[in-house]
Amino acid sequence: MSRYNFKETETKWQSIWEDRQCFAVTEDKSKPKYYVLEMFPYPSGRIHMGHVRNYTLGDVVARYKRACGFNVLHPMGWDSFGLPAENAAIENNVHPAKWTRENIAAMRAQLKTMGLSYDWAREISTCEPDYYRHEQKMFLDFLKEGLVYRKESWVNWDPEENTVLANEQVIDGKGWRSGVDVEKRLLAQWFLNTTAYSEELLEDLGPLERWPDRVRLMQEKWIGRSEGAYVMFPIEGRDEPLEVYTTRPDTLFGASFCALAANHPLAQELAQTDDELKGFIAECGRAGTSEAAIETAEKTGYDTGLLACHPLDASKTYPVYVANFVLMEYGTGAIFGCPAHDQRDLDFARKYGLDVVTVVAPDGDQSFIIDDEAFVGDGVLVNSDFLDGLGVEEAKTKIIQRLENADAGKKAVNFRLRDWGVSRQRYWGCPIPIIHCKDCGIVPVPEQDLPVVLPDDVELGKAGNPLELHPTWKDVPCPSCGKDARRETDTFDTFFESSWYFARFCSPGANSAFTREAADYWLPVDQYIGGIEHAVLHLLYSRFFTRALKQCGYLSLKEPFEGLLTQGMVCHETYRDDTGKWLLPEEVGNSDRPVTTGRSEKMSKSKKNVVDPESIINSFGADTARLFMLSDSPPERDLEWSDAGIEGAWRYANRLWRMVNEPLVFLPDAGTPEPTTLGDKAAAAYITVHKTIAAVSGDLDKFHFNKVVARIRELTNELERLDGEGDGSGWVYRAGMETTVCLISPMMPHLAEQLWQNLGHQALLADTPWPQADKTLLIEDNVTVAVQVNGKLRGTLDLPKDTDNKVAEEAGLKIPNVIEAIGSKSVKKVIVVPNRIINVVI
RNA sequence: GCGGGCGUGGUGAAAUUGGUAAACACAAGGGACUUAAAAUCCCUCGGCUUUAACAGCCUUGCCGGUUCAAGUCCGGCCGCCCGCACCA
Repeated sequence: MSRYNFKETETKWQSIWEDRQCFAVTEDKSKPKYYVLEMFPYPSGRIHMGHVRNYTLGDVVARYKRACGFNVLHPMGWDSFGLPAENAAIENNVHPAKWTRENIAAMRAQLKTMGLSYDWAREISTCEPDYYRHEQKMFLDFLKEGLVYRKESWVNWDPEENTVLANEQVIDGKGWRSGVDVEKRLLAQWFLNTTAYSEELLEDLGPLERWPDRVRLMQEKWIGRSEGAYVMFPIEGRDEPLEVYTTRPDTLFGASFCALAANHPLAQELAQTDDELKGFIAECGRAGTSEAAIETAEKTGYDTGLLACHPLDASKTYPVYVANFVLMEYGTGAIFGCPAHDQRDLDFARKYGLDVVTVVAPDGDQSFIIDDEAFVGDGVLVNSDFLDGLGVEEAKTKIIQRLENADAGKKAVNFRLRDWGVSRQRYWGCPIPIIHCKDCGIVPVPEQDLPVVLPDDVELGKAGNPLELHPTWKDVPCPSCGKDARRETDTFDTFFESSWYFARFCSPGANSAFTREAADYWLPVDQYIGGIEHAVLHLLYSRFFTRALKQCGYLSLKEPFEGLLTQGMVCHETYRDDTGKWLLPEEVGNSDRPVTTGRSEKMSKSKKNVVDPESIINSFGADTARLFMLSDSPPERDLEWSDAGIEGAWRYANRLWRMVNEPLVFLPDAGTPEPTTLGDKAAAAYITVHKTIAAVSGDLDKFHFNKVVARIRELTNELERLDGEGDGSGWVYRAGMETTVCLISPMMPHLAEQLWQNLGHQALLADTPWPQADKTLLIEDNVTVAVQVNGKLRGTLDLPKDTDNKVAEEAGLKIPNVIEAIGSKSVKKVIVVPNRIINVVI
């Protein structure tokens, strides 16, 4: 009994595919195109299991579509700007560029051992000027189109390091390195006008039929279209009224306070003369700028002493608070609180002893009282003057009318979506191509001066923005007046690079961002595959970016990704010893201390619950690793790593190897004609072969890879049971094994290629068309019908397909078990679902 | 906190989308082969009842509802996961 030598086989076929340029593609108009793309990796240094899963999924799709006759574009590149390179630079005293490029080289070598069908000639790396120069031009074109503007916004400021911190770098309100309290600070930054496309980004989710519903729903909620009203509350002793946005103008008579965001201009102004308020606002800044931090903090407020008047009844006044849960970015940064009908407002009112006035009651019940739960349901207006007796929707319409007549408000559609702040005070990113001149103001870098190249000689780890600290880089003459001017020292958010890379892959060597011809041929991406964690931000930015490029004449499409598959995470149990130290899975057996096993979580370096793909590929081969990634869990669900599972996949690889090379039945030569008659078992197996082709093809189309593997295993189980002689078993076995090898090839390409050769084929399996099921063999003559009594299974019937309902019913009623279950009761009715079920109701 | 998702045997899961729950695997137990081990092959494998069965009852996180029929649809709860705009 021999064993499959994966080491030799895998390197052999990898080099043959490469030598023959099997996966290099050009725009061939004679074939249908198919663009399959996996989310490109950040070059962290080594591939992890999440990558292996992602790229295996993509490779199965690419190889399958290729076999089906598509001209398949399947590229790979590197999302190579980002924070980790700067952290590595500080910790290990290595230049970010060197660190990044070395990581890319190491990861490329690792990916190549996986046998992925990439067109490597199209490889791109976003940190190279040849890539980022194009997005500098795009930015300038966006600027011309009015899609870019500059405004002040709040950042996390580390006063010790003199730097802006990412949300990730703020831990419990403190800087992750300095440990000092983080402050909020206003900074002038560049913004992309994503909200110009709010309505379109929302509406165009509908036609994205090959996107998961949950992703479309998340994007819909993120964009957050709401209909409501702007309402003006006059403030006693001030000329300017306070403008608030509300989605519940109908509850205006239930207002009991107004609240401002801590960074609302009015709050800022009051703080100038109110030290206590200043302290409160500073306290609000402690938690950091992330929405999660703001919303989970305990709700607190500060009474400014101002009084706001009801817009339609100046005799009613409400205290004006500054509150930590009001967001400046949403609406106007100010709200009116109606405690009876908003839980957050109710909690706030109870805490500060404010009125709770019910203005919407179920069925208009006057005695309806709010306790500690706000009533947010539909009902009838009460205690609301001219709105009394109206339903919520009618009341909204009516009050908006009154507000508009009184010039105290207006109907409004509002979006939760905010404009995209793209400025980052970091070194390892794409320089923003702008020059600041004292006289001319903001001056774009002239096109002929692009790219603005990142300087190599920077000092990292010093307090401040590295490009600003560079002694000479920022000093340039103004392109407009020639006087001394200063470069923009911020760089782009790294989402900028990943918002258009899919287009660059169409023509990666082009002098422009991409050639129109290549983009028109290849785009949109037919199937995009990546982690669910990108469901909102990356995908939304890319959708916006594509529209912006279209507006600037770069492209003629709006949606970049026609199909989307979001994969789950790869998880593993966690282990720690009695000192609390995390242990690697392989350290568990050798630990001198008692080890406790924690629940399974996403593989992460910090918890050490990782399995290194390289060691798996070295021990079992890429095909085994790939098979395991696809076998048990459906792609969108989390995958539990198990050593036993990988062993099982390895045993199956060897089983296939033996089934071809050491068959237990006589294997006729390739091309032997079909015998005129087949024995029963052989004939049944032959039908299974064709059913499997049909089922596997259908499941591949739907990305049900775990089911694909199960179907193929069922086929091989049946083929292994063929043992007859002279009944055509050998011929069926050969047909079955050839089919099996073809069907498994997208998943285990090296082994399949080798077995294909061993079965006597000259041509590469990679160039062999996908097998087609013989439809005449798929037709079922008989069906098994379940017979139930009152919904409980009492027996089954084998009937000819499409048996008449009456005939089926009579047959069902004759089953002894059915008769017994009916007993002395009378049959009320019988439900017959043809070819499925007979249910006797008694 | 808000938004979205998920929950089925010891484990990963399948169930033609409302119609025979547990396919295919993993683990476990038993057996064959072997001097022995590995590998391989065969059998058993959701729970309970019964001497036994091609017998009955129960079972898809929990509670309730709709239906001839619910893992699937609806309502409420519990648990876990992802995202929350400067991680990528």
